[in-house]
Amino acid sequence: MESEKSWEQKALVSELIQGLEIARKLKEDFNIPSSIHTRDSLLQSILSSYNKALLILSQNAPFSKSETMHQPTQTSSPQFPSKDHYEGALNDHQELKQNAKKRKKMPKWKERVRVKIQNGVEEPLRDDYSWRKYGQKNILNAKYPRSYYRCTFQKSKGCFATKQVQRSEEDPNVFDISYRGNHVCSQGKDVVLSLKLADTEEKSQGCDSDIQFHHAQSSQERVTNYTNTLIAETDNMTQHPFPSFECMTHDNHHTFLPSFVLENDPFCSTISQTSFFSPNSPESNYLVSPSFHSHDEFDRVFDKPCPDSDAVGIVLADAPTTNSSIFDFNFSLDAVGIGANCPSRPWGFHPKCT
DNA sequence: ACCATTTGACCGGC
DNA sequence: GCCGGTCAAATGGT
Repeated sequence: MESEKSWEQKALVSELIQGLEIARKLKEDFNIPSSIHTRDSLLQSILSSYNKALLILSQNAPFSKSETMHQPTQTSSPQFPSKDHYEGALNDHQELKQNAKKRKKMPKWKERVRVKIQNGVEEPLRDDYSWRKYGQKNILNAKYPRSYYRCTFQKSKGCFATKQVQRSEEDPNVFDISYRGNHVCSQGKDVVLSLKLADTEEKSQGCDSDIQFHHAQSSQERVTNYTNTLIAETDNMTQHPFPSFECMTHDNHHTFLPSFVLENDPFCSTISQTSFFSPNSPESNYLVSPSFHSHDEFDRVFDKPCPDSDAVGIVLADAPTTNSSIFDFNFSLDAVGIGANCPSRPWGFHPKCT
């Protein structure tokens, strides 16, 4: 019967087992002298595993047998029995219908990405996932067509993440990207840091799950979100050992935010990018990305020399700024509990409510 | 040959 | 019937 389990179920079980194993390791860890650092990284791994498990559950619940039988495009996978195995199973057309419904239920969020222009040539839009274009449409009253992409591993790994890309009419150098569904294909991810954002208020205010991000093209970080859980995933911290955030508003004011780095810790890395409300102008929404611009700022915040890096982040203000255009993000690492521990709830910033 | 993109056709929701 | 989203055959690149 094991072979009849869906890919998602297997992934779910795998995540739960992983969480369990790390929890055991953590328990053993308490018997031997080790750094709080190590323990914290183990804790983060557990949180990550359970986060992912919940994510899988939420996308596929309820886990009924019929549900797993009707997994589209996976019937050809060796993990699945052939169609003939199920007499009276849905036909292809019904499968497609099922598919469309499933897709609609997937979490959805948006990003705005500014293209880099080097030597007069636009750099292609890139993130860390492999996408395959499957369509392009001219949209009514829109200047630019909309392109449709799906995960390259849709068939091989049953990853149903999709995205739509459309050039912004206001600024042709900006692309609006709508993502739907989280990746279950685990493309190139080694490190996961989970941040549970304050959620009670947003929920009571009818906040939906949309969070907007700016994704620095050169970075290897990516952010996925599900409801109010923000998961920042970092592939290779050696490339961004000590990023800080540069924030720039529409009126070109700058400020720098520290991100949170635990050195030599493969599990607990950095908050790479997210969107914030300015405490001074809560109606504004800002998008930040990693930046290495201000070495002085870095030195001050981290009390250590800032390593060189050519990574440059761009920050877009998503909403018109008000009188106070500069953020008041003068929190210290101590204040947010950084330093000894990788924070699971380090700040009071909230995802954008739309 | 294989894989990605293009593009007209098709389908479902409104 | 219109429109957005997806499919799938045709095409192109390696």
